[in-house]
Amino acid sequence: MEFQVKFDINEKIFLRNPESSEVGKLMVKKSIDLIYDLGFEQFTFKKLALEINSTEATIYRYFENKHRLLLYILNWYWCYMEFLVTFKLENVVDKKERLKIIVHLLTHEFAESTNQFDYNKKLLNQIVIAESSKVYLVKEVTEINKNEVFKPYKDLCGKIAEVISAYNSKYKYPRSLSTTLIETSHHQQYFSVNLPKLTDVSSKNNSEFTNQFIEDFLFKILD
Amino acid sequence: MEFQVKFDINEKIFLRNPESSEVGKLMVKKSIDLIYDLGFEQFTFKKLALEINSTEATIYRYFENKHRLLLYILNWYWCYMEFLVTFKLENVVDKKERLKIIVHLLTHEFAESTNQFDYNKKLLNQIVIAESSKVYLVKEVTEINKNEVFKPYKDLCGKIAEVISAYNSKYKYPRSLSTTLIETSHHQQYFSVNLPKLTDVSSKNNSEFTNQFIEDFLFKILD
DNA sequence: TATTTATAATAGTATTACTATCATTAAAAA
DNA sequence: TTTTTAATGATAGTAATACTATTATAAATA
Repeated sequence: MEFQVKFDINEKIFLRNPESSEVGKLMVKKSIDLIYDLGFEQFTFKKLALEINSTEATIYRYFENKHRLLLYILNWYWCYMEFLVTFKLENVVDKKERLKIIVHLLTHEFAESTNQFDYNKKLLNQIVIAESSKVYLVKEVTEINKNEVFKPYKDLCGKIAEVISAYNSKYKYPRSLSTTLIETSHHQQYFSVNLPKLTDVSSKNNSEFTNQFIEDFLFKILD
Repeated sequence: MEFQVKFDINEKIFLRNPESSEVGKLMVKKSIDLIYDLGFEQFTFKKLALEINSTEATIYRYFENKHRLLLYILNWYWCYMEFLVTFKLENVVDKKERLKIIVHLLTHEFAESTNQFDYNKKLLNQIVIAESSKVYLVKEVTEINKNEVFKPYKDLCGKIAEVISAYNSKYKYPRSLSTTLIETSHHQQYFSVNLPKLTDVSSKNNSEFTNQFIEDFLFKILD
């Protein structure tokens, strides 16, 4: 069984809903490939337009700028991640097991879907690791936060915080720990590949390393 | 007693050593003010040139681009931080106390120096929190890492890792924990001010909050 | 005094990050 | 079926960015 999930992305993020047209869908899908290939700094609407055989003007009708497009992609990711967490935790009663599942989700690549219209989840994952902080580490953060564009991140954080609190109700910082889990899993994955001396990774499987590091530290904190 | 510290910054980072001339020193000092004011994305050499009554061309003789200038500033910061850690740990024998001093340093603003030629440490601190990840979260990271431009960060990480290992020699991930301390202190400070719902901060003093969160989590991991 | 070196002043280019206009086409409404 | 509308593509244009190059001048050094 294959299935696709759709999310209602906050309308403040786009000028026109990319889900409402073929070019729109294509530009989001291709932007994931292109941001992965070029990095966010080198990524431009001109290059994306070329890639989808369209024009800059068309893309500008959907997104105010490339920062908004990245925000759109990340909103989709955060929604997807919350969905995945909910899905994978279904019927799992053991509270420790629930946390382990979350850590595994945060530290491993997504399964690639066979559906050609789906986003490439492997690349999406890499974009989240390398580029996600660039959407909030900007001067205008307070201004753009007013439109609730970070709600899916906060919701994901809230959901993980609940599982943390269910495991140990006395722990005082469930939300901070939750964001730390998320951000640290990105950092450690990035560092273990690109700047390994900043980690304790030993050669091989860095997803597995990150998983172990985070699981170890999570249960030491909560037990 | 007032004193100034100088560091030998890796020569691969600049084209001409900004320490070797007055304009050079001025451009680094002013760039800290300007990056703080505008954010790294809006910061340009043109604006900096205007600020120091010089020209773009002059700045380009010192730094290849603004990314390199940021890297220079962060190298200075990492060196300074390692110096501060060394200085503050001098004669402190108690291993727990040594870790507490490090966490305090990572989570609190620097004292502002009265010397007008010094960098503004308060702003520098804010730049490190909001902009530092932008120097390594780039496509060319492997290429630029070859010139050892991240050595001061790795050294700082190594120094903290030593203190961690001295406290608990059995802990398996001293380096990863060390980078996690550093990066998490940035995140939590940034989030507690700008996106507080991603944390457990309660109104007031966010430096104190971050300090408590990190200290709590550090000793739960190591004890 | 001659020579080197750094800087300021100036000019110029390619690219980026947009905005605006208009003709064409496809879809929706009348 | 015709009319209206909405979206797109094609094209043009602008201000700002991220540079590179040239030259005159001033300061430092030999």
